[in-house]
Amino acid sequence: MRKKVSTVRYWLFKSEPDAFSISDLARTRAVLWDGVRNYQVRNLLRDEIREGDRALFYHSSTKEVGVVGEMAVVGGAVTDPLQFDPKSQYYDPKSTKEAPRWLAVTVRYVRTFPRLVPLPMLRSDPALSGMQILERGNRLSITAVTKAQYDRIIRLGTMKR
DNA sequence: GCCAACGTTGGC
DNA sequence: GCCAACGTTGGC
Repeated sequence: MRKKVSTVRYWLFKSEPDAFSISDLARTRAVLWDGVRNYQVRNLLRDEIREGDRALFYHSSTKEVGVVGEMAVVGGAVTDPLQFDPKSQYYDPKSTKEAPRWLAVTVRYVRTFPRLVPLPMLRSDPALSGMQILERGNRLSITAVTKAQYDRIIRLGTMKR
């Protein structure tokens, strides 16, 4: 029997800290990353993001915008239960249990950086040029990151500067 | 709170 | 299937 080859991939997950911050994540063991309501991102959850992948945690729409830490994907895509909850802001009346529209993966806290890596620092770092989140008009809440970009951001978040 | 940029909806 | 109108995102 042939051993299944599985490559770790790297991602950047955005969240508004007022809704869910890395401190909130740090208080839990693992959490379902729910509320994704964009088809491109849904397709990433369905087709690309796997257990064992790594992800940067990014705080958006807040005073200090930037990458704040690291987490791990510990569970593959499942049906996002919030789409069936009429009281949830993520309720989708057009989704059905027979053909659910929206998915979610489970993530686990890895660490909070000693220093937030601010968006302007990402923009000005030549090693990070071309990163998807920095592209004009990008609005996806999950974007791909190369291993080199990932490692560079870990370094920026942990090195003295 | 402004607004650019993008996504979604629905009439035709 | 086009596209105008509307909604949302997210930096500033």
